[in-house]
Amino acid sequence: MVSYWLIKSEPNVYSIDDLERDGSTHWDGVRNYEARNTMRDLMKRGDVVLFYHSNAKPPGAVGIARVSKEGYPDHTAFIQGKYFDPKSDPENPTWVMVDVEFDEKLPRLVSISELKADPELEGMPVTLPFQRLSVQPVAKRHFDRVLALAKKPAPA
DNA sequence: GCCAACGTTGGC
DNA sequence: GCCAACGTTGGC
Repeated sequence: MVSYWLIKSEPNVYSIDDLERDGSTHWDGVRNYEARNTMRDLMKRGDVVLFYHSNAKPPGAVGIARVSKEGYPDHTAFIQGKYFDPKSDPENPTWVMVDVEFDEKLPRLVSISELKADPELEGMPVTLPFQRLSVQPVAKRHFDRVLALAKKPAPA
């Protein structure tokens, strides 16, 4: 049973092109408990991931990846740097990451405005106001719809 | 760059 | 355990 997810990344930090170049990466630095729980408990190897560019011009869905390694401790919490968390005990890590591997880029970016405007995507979390989770579930029908949109020409 | 929302922090 | 302050998110 494959599940579908959406992960957000700022392209000036880590873009779909970076993932294509790297092949796979560990999804480190997530410091939100709900997103952590999703990665720790729900994301399974082989699950499909919609890669989303946030804080971009324009923001939107840009590619597809797959979960290649299930949740394991995020070591960046233990080393000095922007993801350091002094409260995370290496014996009992607070934070978890998964590995994702590149699958493909969408034929074109499907922007957030297009996602929000599409009636078939009503209720998709990323289109809701103030849905800021960087790792969130996607219904299969929503995922399929985004792919279908990406295969059509961009709206005028 | 603005700013609203919301999660987190920490004093009490 | 309340809650005000603070930091972050992320579209605009």
